Amino acid sequence: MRMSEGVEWGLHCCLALAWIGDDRPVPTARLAELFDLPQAYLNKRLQALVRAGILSSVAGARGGFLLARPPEKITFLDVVTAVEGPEDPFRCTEIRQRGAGAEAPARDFRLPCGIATAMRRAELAWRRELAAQTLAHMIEVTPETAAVRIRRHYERLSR
Amino acid sequence: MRMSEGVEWGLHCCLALAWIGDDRPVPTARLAELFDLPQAYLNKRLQALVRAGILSSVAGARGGFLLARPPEKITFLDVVTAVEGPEDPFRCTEIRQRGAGAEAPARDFRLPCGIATAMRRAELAWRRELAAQTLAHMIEVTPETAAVRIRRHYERLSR
DNA sequence: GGTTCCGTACTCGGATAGTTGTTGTCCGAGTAATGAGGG
DNA sequence: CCCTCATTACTCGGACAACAACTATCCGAGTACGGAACC
Repeated sequence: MRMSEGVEWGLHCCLALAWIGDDRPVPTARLAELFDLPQAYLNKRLQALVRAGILSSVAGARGGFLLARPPEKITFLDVVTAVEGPEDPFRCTEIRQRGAGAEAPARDFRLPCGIATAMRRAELAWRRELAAQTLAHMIEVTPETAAVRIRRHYERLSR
Repeated sequence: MRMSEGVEWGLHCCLALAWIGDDRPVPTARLAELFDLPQAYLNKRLQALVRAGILSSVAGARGGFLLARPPEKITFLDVVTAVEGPEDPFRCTEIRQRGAGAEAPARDFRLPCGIATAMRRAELAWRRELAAQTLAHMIEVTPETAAVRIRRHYERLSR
């Protein structure tokens, strides 16, 4: 199980957008330079955040991306779900109903599979923690030097 | 992010081994028949559980697999880690140190990346839930009919 | 001088290849049962 | 009758392909700016 690196990119880009705090949209090229990422692929990833309503995009010259909501309203869970998709990591394929269980009466499977339930409970705890982390909270706990550095670099690139 | 289906297979097979409760090893062919799984590939997956010390294998004729520990000592986390590997789903590549952060002094990165820390916290909650679920607990909450069915089917196959 | 229009540069968005990881299959090494042969 | 030993069938374990997902790249649609031409 490996999480797509688009999650890391998305979170850092959202945080950078919050730090920059500009009304004007920030194009992909600037964001890519901030973290030395491949521009075209980053753009593709950010599209997922736009579809999820986390970012808003502006097309054309002077276009780019903006946070669609204030940082307090953007959670890690939002970003992870947007990039990775809404599906559960563990997918129950009901193998209990195959083989030995193939000819069992249907009422034996009324209750959901206990293994799937346990996995789901764990994933719920994971999601709960992710939902508790907002971008605003991240801004609080991060040293100001990082924010200043991003802003400096961004202004230098915008000149 | 998608969890390997080997996790589901491993958990169901461990549970079946616990239900069967035989001193003699159970070969892959029997386990594969219990859930209608591809035998060769299941064997490959069970090897991971052996390497992790969850199962013990017996080679040769009348060989097969056995639980290496009592069901109370086998957690979901053990199985997941054995199959999926010990790496964290989220992998921090320290992109904060690239691009804008490339020329920053090293002391700015003394503290671990806040984003990585938050992701790790969520994964810790996930692991905590997985570690709390033992095979023995799964036996308790599962209807007896399932256990009986597995045993019946296994004895019929062993004839 | 002000206004309109056109050309240009720029940016997002989706369609198109390359690479890594997961799934699936096969054959060899090793082991226990089995049956024959000899004592 | 009992013991020894070679044969046989069986099972795990790792090496070898097929497939899917992720990563990376390119080009087209659309937009705002800038400048020239005209009133």
